[in-house]
Amino acid sequence: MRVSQMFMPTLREVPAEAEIPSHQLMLRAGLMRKLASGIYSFLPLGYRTFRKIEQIIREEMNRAGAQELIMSALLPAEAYQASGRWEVFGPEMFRLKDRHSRDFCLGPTHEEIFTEIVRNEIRSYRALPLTLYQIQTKYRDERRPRFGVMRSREFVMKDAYSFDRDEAGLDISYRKMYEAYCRTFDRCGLNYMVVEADSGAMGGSGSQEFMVKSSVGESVIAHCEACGYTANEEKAECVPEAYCPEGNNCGSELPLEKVATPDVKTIEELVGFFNCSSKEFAKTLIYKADDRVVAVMVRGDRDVNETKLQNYLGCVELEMADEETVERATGAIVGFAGPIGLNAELNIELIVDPEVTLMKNFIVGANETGYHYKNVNYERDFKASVIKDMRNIVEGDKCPKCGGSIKLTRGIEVGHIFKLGTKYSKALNCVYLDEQGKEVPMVMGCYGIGVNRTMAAIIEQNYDENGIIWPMTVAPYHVIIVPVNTTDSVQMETAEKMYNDLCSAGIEVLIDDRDERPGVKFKDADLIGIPIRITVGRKAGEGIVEYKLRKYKDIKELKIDEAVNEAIGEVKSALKNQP
RNA sequence: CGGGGUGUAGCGCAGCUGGUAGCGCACGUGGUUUGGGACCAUGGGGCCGCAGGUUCAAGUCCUGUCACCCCGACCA
Repeated sequence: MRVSQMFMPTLREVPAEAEIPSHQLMLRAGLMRKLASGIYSFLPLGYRTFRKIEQIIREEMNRAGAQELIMSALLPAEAYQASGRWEVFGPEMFRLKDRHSRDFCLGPTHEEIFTEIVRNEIRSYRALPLTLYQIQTKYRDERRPRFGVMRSREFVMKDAYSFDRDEAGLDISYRKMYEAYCRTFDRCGLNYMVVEADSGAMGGSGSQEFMVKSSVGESVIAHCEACGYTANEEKAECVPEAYCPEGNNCGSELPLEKVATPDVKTIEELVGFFNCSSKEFAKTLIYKADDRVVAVMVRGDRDVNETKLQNYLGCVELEMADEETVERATGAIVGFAGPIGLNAELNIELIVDPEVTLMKNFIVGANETGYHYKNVNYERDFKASVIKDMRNIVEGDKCPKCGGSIKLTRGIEVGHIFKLGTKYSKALNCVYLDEQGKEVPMVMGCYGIGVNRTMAAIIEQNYDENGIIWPMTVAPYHVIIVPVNTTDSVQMETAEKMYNDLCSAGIEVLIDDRDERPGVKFKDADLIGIPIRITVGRKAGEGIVEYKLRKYKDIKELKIDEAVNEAIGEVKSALKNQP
């Protein structure tokens, strides 16, 4: 491809709207342009990389025995109404009506549609196991699209669904997908980790996320270097920490005491008022879970993990209770909630983090405006409906597996695999007949990879101050030939010859034949991140050109044929993982 | 959805107490250049987000509205 002919609108300056490196570079390198918030057009250079990522995914899916198909993005409401997700998705789903006022949506994910087609077409155990996938555009009306393509409203996802006879079969299908994912992300040149994840509203028995380590990642990952335990923040189990401040008699329980604490509502204010650490309080938070009111207690310095809470409660909606509900539940204004004397009529479930039961003589709200209790002790003064881990893990916590020290890092979630079990097959009656002729629900798994996000993640891990540094496997072109002076016929002839030689060797080559100053060409070549650059300059007359890899600084002078062979060798060895 | 911010040329921005819009880059033309985003000359490009209002006069003041960005909440 001739750069002079190419639609490649690079930008010298950083667009004001872009915050993170991948977003800035995707705009600057002319890979994409924004159409609306969270909606982007991919331009030729960007689309080439996009398709290469898709192709890697496709090859690895096929290698794992999955079969590709494609479904519509425009879907009738009934498919989601049967599973209940027409409601569950809420405003996140783009909805529309056809001319007959029938409800449709733009598919946010396709469990129902795959389940339905398998239900309709598969009857016998002989047809199982079966894994199907598609690489298709998804639509989600995100509350807050963010960071360019990292969280967008239209995006391409590879979604795969496995159907097995039983759990053992699912384990095998799941394992195959796990391995395919590792191969896929390895081939994309990503440094990633696999974390234990919450299966959340998807239901099912297990789930893992593929996380690309990055400071701009939206997910927090807890990791133990000692034993390798890795889980995301939502899932990470917390080990209760006993805390005994000096001067607090942790051995014996002191008599319960009510203390007037006018206008002291927040933990910070309490710390000031009682002149002690936030670890000596237990906070009681009132939540609305669907139609129920529940109370959750964690130590004063901890945060409630709402994912854990929601999983325990099994509710669809979970939110902090509004002021009115808090007043009804506690009999006090917000800020004085506690475990003792909650409104009995509301039958409030009291969920207590195990850490609270280790505390002695601590402080809680008195459920009376302007008062707190001190010297509170679990069991003696109140009892939990249930004692269950309900807090967020923090840096330095004990590892739940080995007791080592937990570190927190950030990651970009590029892939997620789930063991769904029979949640959808039961709801949608997706059954097969076993050897005995008995109807059995299929055991399902689902497996997603965000293609756009993977592309952004690759950039986040592969750039420098001059631009993108594409791994060979996903680079839009392998080689860029830069004739320094287009008016020099020797340089141009040399460049053209190398261009032809490389093209006929099957290498994807750009030739920067623009009548631009060399600085401009070098800057653009660096910005768009082509892995190999061959510069044809002064020494072209002596048959010498310069050979440089984007990821390294050093430049080699080579004879023309040597440079061509070197480039071919470099490309072939980098792509040798192809099936 | 709450908080904050920004909308002026393709991109980045300036425009004060109101007087009919400017800079850099990019773009067209001519020339000189050619090893890390050249230089000279010249030219084109604007519904100042949109709608009301105040005023003799609004990019500027007031009201509303929309869009976009950031933080938070939320997220199969």
